[in-house]
Amino acid sequence: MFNSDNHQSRSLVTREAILSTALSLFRQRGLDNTTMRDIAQQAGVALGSAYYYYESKQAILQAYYDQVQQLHHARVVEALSNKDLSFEDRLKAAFHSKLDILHNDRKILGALFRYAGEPSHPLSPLGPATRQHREQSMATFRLALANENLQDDIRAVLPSLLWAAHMGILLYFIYDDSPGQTRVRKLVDGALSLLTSMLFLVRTPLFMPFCGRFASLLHDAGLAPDGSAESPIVNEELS
Amino acid sequence: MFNSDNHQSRSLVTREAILSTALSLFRQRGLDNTTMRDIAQQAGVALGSAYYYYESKQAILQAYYDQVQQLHHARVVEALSNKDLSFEDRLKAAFHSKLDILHNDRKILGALFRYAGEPSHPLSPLGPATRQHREQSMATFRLALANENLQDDIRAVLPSLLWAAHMGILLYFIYDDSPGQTRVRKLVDGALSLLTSMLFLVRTPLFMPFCGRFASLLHDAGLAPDGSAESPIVNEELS
DNA sequence: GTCTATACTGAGATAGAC
DNA sequence: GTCTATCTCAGTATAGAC
Repeated sequence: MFNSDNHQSRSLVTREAILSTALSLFRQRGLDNTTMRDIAQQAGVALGSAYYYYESKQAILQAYYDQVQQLHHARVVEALSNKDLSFEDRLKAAFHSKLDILHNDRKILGALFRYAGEPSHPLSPLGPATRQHREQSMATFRLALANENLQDDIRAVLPSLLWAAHMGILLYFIYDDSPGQTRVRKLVDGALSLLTSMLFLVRTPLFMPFCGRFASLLHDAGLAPDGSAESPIVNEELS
Repeated sequence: MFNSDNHQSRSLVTREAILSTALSLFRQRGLDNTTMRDIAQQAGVALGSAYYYYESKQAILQAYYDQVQQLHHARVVEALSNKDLSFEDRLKAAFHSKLDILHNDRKILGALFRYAGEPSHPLSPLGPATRQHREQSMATFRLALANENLQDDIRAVLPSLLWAAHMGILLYFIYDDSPGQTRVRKLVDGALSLLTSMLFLVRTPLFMPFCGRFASLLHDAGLAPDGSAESPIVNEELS
């Protein structure tokens, strides 16, 4: 807080230089063919500096993904400023804008999943250390639900489900070799069209008992959002 | 085929020794605290020999998982030999037996997901190189469906869905810190109970149109099983 | 607090001799 | 098939300049 703007901006510039250089190299040569030394050299800093700002190569990727998330949020806000969109189109905007942002970075994206199976790793995309990120991302999806006439229980559970679906879509995206990744796009459209057209079912007498069971299943599993959960599947260590 | 049994068994013994030594060390010290040098030394071979049999540390894990899959298949066959089980109980047997086998190896299991985001990696659990493994695993789940009165379209699509669900359950399992991992067990029971009690819905007039749409969604995405798919999401390179 | 230069360690993976 | 020697590279350590 007492740092002068100069100090802040000086280090921000270096930080940014390292990040953008790294991403540029990752895109050119691929992730594994880019060493931290390459990054430092190309960015015109010493190796130690690179590690001063980013504790690991993975951490650089994480920083990239933070940027993506911020950008995603902004894009969704912008898209939703059109108040004439249907619910389905709002959801589609949320999903497609993410893919738009990432469309050239499928290779880079893949590395985000590297620690998905290691709960205690600070970069595990499902672990306690990245809880904030998940919640920010869910908040972005929640924007698309606002002002929509939904039952409370559905509204409560949809952000988590959409977030999970979006992770699945990202995985599919990484594996999608169709030209221009048109296949994911179709999958997104089809799935969201199906989802929104099925939503009325939850008020149906035939269906309602299953909704309750589904909700309590999520609840007991700790997969439901805050407040309703017994405890999150992995306890948060820090606030 | 022309190798004598001695040749075959000699190298099989070494191979096995490396594998079992590695797993034992992984369980004791954890995966990252076990080096290939540790494994080689403990197994009484040189580092180069270890790499002769397993091209990487990950490959050792993959070999372990192959064993798990074989064992899983055997256990499921055994469990299903009881012809009085309900459909729900047969599915539960398929899921729980997998967790039984893996119950002490949650840490080891996590590493299987390490290349989930890298399609071209030979050990990507979703990539073309491991297609055989997925199909074997689906075949195991298919055992639980046999003799069950199901619509053809459901029967065709369930193995893929069950396989995907089982991958999700394994992920949950890795993150489940409840004592004895009772939480996954409850999740499996709840989810399969819900699933089987909902299956009748697919014959319901309200529901049927959505089934068709869902099927063609999977089909177009290349996620449907053989024959119906336009092409698999990632083309197989070899037969 | 920001950054450089340089050296060192550990470990995954490979080459090539035998 | 098996070994030893070697390579590469991520990451650490340190000592110091500003």
